[in-house]
Amino acid sequence: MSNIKEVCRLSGVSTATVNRTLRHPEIVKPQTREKVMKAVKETGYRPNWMATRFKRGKSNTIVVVVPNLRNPFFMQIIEGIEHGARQLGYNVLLGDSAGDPEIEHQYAAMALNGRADGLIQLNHTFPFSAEDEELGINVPMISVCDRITDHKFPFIELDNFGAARAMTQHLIELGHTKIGIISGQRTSQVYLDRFSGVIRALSEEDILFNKDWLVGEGYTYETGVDGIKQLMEMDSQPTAIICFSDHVTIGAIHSAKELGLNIPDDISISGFDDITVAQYIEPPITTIRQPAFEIGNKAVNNLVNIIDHNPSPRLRDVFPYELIIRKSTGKVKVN
Amino acid sequence: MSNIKEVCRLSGVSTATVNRTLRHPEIVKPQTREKVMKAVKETGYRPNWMATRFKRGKSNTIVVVVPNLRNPFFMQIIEGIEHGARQLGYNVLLGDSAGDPEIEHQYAAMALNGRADGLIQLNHTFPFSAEDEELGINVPMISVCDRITDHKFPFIELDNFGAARAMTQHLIELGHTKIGIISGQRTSQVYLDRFSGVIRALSEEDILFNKDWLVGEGYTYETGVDGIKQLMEMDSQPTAIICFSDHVTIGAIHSAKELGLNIPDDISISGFDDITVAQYIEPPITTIRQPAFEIGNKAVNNLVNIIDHNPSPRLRDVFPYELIIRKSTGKVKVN
DNA sequence: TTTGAGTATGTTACCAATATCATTCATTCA
DNA sequence: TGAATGAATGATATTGGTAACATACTCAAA
Repeated sequence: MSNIKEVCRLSGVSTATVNRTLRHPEIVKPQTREKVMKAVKETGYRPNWMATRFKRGKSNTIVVVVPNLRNPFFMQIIEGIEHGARQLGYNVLLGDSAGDPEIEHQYAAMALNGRADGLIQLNHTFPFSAEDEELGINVPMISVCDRITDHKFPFIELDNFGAARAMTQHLIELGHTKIGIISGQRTSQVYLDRFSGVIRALSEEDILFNKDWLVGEGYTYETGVDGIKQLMEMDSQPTAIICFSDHVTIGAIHSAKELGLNIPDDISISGFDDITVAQYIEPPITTIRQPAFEIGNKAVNNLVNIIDHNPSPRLRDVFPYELIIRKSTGKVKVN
Repeated sequence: MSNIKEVCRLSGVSTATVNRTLRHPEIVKPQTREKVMKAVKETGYRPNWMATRFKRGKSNTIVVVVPNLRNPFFMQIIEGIEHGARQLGYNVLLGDSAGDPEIEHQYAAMALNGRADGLIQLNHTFPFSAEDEELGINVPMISVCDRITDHKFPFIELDNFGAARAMTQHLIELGHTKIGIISGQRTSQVYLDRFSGVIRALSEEDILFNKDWLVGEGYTYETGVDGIKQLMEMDSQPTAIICFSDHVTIGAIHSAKELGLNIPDDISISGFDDITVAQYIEPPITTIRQPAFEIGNKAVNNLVNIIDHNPSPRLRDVFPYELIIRKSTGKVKVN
């Protein structure tokens, strides 16, 4: 590997001039510039990235931690992050936490020793202990698709309350009053917001929510499969089910069909996220579209803004939802 | 940010001793060790990652470039990569090429200036021009789910030929002789291998392949949707269709249903990859299971092996396939 | 001719950690 | 008592690029 001195030797100028030629070519005399560029070409010189970053004291790298890489909704957010990062001159370090707080912590710590400049966490379970909180204070970080109410981390998310309310209103309009939920992790704020949205919509129409119809605690296909089984074993059953992720919905639809149920005639099932496959499922899924790419893009932009200008104040970004009505929800069956 | 000198000041020892205490504690006198550790704790000192890597001349970072983050098959491979990398003390830089050779090139170049130690490319379209070939020579790199026959890059892939042959044999056993293909990118070796596998299986039974029934050129849902439309507009139509990815299959099944076709009674449609959702589709998809996680894991291990021990010779790893028979393929319709 | 402004380039300290080499000190044995 | 051994620690050069500062040079105006 050739270094800057090699180029100096060949072109007969100082390191400063070589450096200037590459970083600020406009202030170097054209003749000199040519000489240097020729030497650069001959040696195949590329400034050592580590040395440069080390000297500048900045890594131009951000860490992104996700609980699950196989969920295209998360990955679409990450597409937005990667795309934005590239435009801003940053690289993305990817961490798969598998929901393990230990791994989340490990990745978060990378922003403490100069390995990375900042951190984006997607849907984290990270309990944020006292030690962790130091992280949030010392490390530029943004929480996506979740928020930590007790702490002061900036976050970006959907208007989950509004979305859940709109979905519930849609079901109520179809005549449903017996509405169940197959939920995501109950510890998250996202869950609370969505749950509140459902409750609000119901109470606005003086409908009581049956607590037995709140089941599930995840975002996988299996969550949906198990959720339906659980609900359909009950004596009194809901006629419509809101799932908190399309993956859950897909599992739920599959499971309901296996039980011989017709969707939406026997039961309406709705989703969240509007991942691409939602429209190819039979029946196509009624769901809440989240502007995933834009959410990711906004996340990097906010993060880099914090990194560069340090405007640490509570940053809150809420994106609008879009209700996508397809065929998995329909009028309630009249017995 | 506290540095090593801060720790020196507090503990009254030299930088060498602080460094030794952290890197080789066993050769430091216990008393001294304690003193130093106390100072480390007080200052919250963490060795600067950039400085360390810069001095050691190694980044412990690998770049992974994918054409599409929303395909869970790729992401499962990346799970395997990330998992393996973490165990080996490496970090993963994620690049979304979106199939753009320019971006692929950009990411690949990161391994030339010390930004990263090596490169894993998934399903790349990278044409590997003369300049690019220099990359392959100078950069430890592994090609996954594809291979460049004309060049000397190590690769890891499925036994695509065998898998396609097995799938075709399965269809022949069901009585199909009119077999179509909705293909992936025709430029890739993966395509050639799979295509050859189909042709082989057919010729073994003296069945001729109708070239008109080779359509499509991608791995998306839309590829499948369009593929079915194209095939079903023909005068003579296949009774079974092999898709080269489950995403394509999902699109194809959806499209076929919209045309009023019953699967598998009217037409059999099979896939490749066995992504999780394949079993939740109606009908569940007959497909080829690829050990994606293991493929990814093997990829990092091989790559790190090359990085550390430089055994550059042609490294070829082929994984076994598994034919998963579900409900999207069935006996040919007798008219 | 001198002065000053402006342009072009060189010298060098610095970033933080690391590793080599040198040094100090205690212990042991002749 | 002195030498030898070995353990523990310190001083310092090194890594490659960067940027502040210094210097040299050109040209025009005084």
